[in-house]
This record gives sequence, C-alpha cells and structure tokens, in this order.
Amino acid sequence: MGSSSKSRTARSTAPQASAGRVLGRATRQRRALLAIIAREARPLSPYELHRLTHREIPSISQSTVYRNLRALEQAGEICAVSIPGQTSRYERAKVADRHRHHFHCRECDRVYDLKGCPGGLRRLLPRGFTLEEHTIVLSGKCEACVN
Amino acid sequence: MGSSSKSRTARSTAPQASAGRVLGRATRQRRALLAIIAREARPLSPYELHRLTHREIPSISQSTVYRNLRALEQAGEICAVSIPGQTSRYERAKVADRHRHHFHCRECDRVYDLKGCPGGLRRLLPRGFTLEEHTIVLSGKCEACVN
DNA sequence: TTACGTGCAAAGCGTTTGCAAGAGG
DNA sequence: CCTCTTGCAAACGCTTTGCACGTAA
Repeated sequence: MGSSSKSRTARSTAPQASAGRVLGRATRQRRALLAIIAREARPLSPYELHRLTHREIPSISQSTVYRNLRALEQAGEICAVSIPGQTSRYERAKVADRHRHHFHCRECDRVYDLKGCPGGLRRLLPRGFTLEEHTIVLSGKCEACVN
Repeated sequence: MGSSSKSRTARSTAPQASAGRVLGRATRQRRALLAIIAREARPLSPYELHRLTHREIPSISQSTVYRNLRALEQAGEICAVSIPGQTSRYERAKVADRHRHHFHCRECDRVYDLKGCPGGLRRLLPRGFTLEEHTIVLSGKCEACVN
C-alpha cells in the first residue's frame, strides 16, 4: 500500500510493528489482561475481559480495562475486531496481523477467526475510489450451536 | 452484556416486500423521514436524518427519528446498514434487499452502496459451521475525498 | 523518587422510554 | 372519537475522563 503517510498526523515511531506508541509499565492489571487475551482463541469483549480479569484481580475497574485495551492497541499488542452492530472484541495482534476475517455466531454470540480471504474485492470499488482496507464478517451458527 | 437478538426463525418471508409489521399512521414527521431516505442515494445516520428532517419540521425530536426508524425498519420500508465501529445508517429497503455491500470513506465518513459480491465466501467457513449471511465493508477514500 | 497507572465517581454520548399533549383516520 | 404518534426529559448502557492515591521502574 502507501509507502508514505499522507498529510494526516504523522505517527512516526517504531516502523516495524503495526502501531506507534510504546507500551508503558507492566502492571499487574495489564499483565493479567494481556495474558487472558493471549491464551484465548477468540476475540473478547471489554465486558468479558473485565469479568475474566476480575477473577484474578477483584479490585480491577472497568476503566482500567478500557484504558489498557486502548494502550495495548496503540502499542500494537492487541487488535480490535469490529462486528457490525456489536461492541468491539479484542485479540492478539499476532493473530490479527495475519489479515483475518471473522465469523459471528448468532446463537451464542461468539466471534471466531477465519482463515483466508476471497480476492477480487477491488472490482466492487466505484471509479475514483481508493481501497485501503476491507472487513468481511460471516454469520450463522458455529459448530457448537448447529443442532 | 452478552446477548443481543437471537433465535429468530421466521426469516423466510417474501424476498422483497414488508418484513413483518404494518406501518401505522402517515404523520408529517414519518413522511418527511421516508421522503429523505428515499431521495438520498446513500445510507444516512440518525444524526444526519434528524438534521435533514429538522429543516422541514423544526420541532421534530430525536426520539421521533429513532422511533420512526425502528417502525419503518420493522415495516420493511427501510433497512439498517451496519459499518464496523460506526452507528447504523439507514437506506431504502428496495436498495438494501438487492444484497448490497458498502464502502466507508475514512475522510468524510460517508457510506456508499456498492454493486456486486465476490463469491467464494463459503470456503472461509470452518467445518461444521453454517453460513446464513455475510457483510463486506470496504474502506478508503471516496472519489470526492481523493486529492 | 517520580511519572505512569489505578480505582472511583461523574460526565459523555448515542439511543430508548415514560408521560401527557397532540393529531391522524 | 379513539388510538397512534409526538416532544420533552429522564433513564440507560457503554465508554471516557478528572482526580487523588498507589506503584513500577
């Protein structure tokens, strides 16, 4: 894609990872959050993450979860997964950076990573438009919910 | 908050006309709203819709816009377009029922209808999963914002 | 020690709802 | 007329923020 950032805000920091900012202190809360996201196979919502971290650190607040999600995202450690009509879920950046798409189960409301990507999206583009990114979300029932 | 709407079954209604409920009274507000949605080429947000209807009916409230959007959607007159990380936009059902995908301009934040659909999505599906629907959102810059 | 991170409470923001007044059919 | 719809304000759910204290480095 673009080799130089346009006239927008220059985010010139570490060129290697995805995002710019550097992660700050490794607090107990931040470590717990990251550990849970790392061990989980599917993207988790802030609500789920607060519930899970709360088991280890009962005093953890929702704001801490939100603040850390933002910090971790900016640091390129995690990545937000947006499902239409749903609140964002978060997963490890290593997983997300492989350019994943997602499946949303309408039964259990869980989100799963998918492999692969159908090409040929550029031909959907009207003339004069530029394509920077795309999102594909399949929905239906996951294996556990098909009966 | 875990769950959203689920366990719907009667999805197999008429492919084009009303989705269920019957539309009630044709109030000034409702007519204005529908007229604006009908004449506009792209899906509009509740905010935009309130702003536009407000020009014709200065007394119109936001709640009226929201209530009518819901009523019109249930009546099958309009259709919600969900863009990840964005509030829903609304467009005429006749347009939406043609199975459209959408383009979101990151510059001006507008949403456009696209034509066509890339096939081959079913091969992204894990074994045992069933596919009921899919959403594709391209993003970048629209013609007006490429500079 | 000294910023950065935390918990708490309050504020924001978009959306929904209760209620009494208003208007469509 | 009777009921549906409206406008207002308050409630709501999720997310962000101000503040003083706590804690990693």
